[in-house]
Amino acid sequence: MATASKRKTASSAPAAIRQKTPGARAIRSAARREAILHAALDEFSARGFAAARIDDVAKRAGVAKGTIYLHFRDKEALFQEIVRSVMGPLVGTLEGVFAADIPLRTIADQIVELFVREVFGTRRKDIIRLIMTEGPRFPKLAEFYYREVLSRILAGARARLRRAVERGEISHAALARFPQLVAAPAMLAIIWTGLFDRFEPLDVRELLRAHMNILFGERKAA
Amino acid sequence: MATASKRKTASSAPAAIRQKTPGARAIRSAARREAILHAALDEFSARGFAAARIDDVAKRAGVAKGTIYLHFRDKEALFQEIVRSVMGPLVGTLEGVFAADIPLRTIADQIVELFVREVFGTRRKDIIRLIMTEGPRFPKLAEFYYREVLSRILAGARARLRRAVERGEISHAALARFPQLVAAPAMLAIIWTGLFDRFEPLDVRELLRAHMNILFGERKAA
DNA sequence: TTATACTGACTGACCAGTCAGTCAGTATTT
DNA sequence: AAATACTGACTGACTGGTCAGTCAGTATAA
Repeated sequence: MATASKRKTASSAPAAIRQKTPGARAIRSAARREAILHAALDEFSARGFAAARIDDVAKRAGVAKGTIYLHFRDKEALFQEIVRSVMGPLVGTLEGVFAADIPLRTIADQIVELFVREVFGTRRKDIIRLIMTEGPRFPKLAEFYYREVLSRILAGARARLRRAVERGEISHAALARFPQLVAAPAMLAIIWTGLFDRFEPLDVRELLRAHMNILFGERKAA
Repeated sequence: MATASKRKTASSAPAAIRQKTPGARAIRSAARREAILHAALDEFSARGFAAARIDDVAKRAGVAKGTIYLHFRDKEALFQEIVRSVMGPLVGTLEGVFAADIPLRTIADQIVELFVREVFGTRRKDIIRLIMTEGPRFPKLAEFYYREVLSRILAGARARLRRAVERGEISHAALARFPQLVAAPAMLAIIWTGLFDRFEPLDVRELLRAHMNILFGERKAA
């Protein structure tokens, strides 16, 4: 029976079902795909989208340049795949947080910690920076990011903020109209650390905590 | 005596005094320099620093490529000269506003209008966007901008915010530590409009007004 | 043996910066 | 005033280097 189940892989089964029982070849191929994605994330993070060299990605992944084009249509498709795989889980987490029945103040604290740990402390901050810095010259990247990531986060945040205003959890109704005001300091932190940290370092966690205190109308001494 | 004063132009006078009575040549040269700066601002705004082509700048300025290198050492020096001439006056204005004896709430409103009119409504927003987007890959540009523009604005803002906290003009002492929190939505607005305005336009003036209301602890209906 | 994955030299396009030569404008001589 | 010598602003073809994407040929699994 082992032979029979093996044979199913390629020949008679319809395309949709075919990817059963990988086989040495398919495994190796999938592993290479992962290696390319990983190497590309490194290169894009370090160099930016336009300046990253496909040759370097290949070298880092231990693969010939042509192999990359067997797995991804072009440089842009490669980048999009990275965005999807890196940001996707985070979007899901955020949607969960917004949907859960938790006090808004608690959500705020959770999101600060989530940002510091899961975005600022990882390659995700580089992905977000890349979208901001390369987006103007590669509109397709911006569109993709808006569709796959931003619009979903924004919708969740808006819905939660509207509920918060209705329930009186927060006093600034404008936040439901401009959820961007909640995220602005986080975006600024990503830009800042990429540009000016050597001249004037920024304590990102403290910055975001201070911002949340302000949004909730809490006054504190410096 | 007419002949004597004429001769002074070139021969006997020391070099430092020579640039009197421009002469057709010097006038033409200065005009071209201006034309190059203007054309370069257009090209950099539209394409970005790395992607702008010196050939295009030359074409737009009605000048040969080589001429640009007679006036500016290289692409980077050309860009720096643009930043200096475009942002310099604004920095001066801001320093004046911070130093003047005006209530902080009034300053806030003035700065919102100043930003909308003199930054967002002009090429200055493009310069700021360029620093944010190209800065990570051209650290010298970021350093130059920090030295010539940002550090000065930041110093003025910090000083004024400290005074405001002492006088009780504002209740969030953290703003003197993180003046970035005041500017973050303006920076986000520049990024946003460059990336996502076609999917979700942003009313920048309203965004900034809402933000100032929050900073001053004023509650309003949406 | 056949099908498939893989390789890397190659192509074509791009572009910052250079430099030998030109010529309008300025100074000097007659 | 006119002829002559000189200067340096200006030109644009060229160089040297970069890099995304291709494809004919090779290796390997089935």
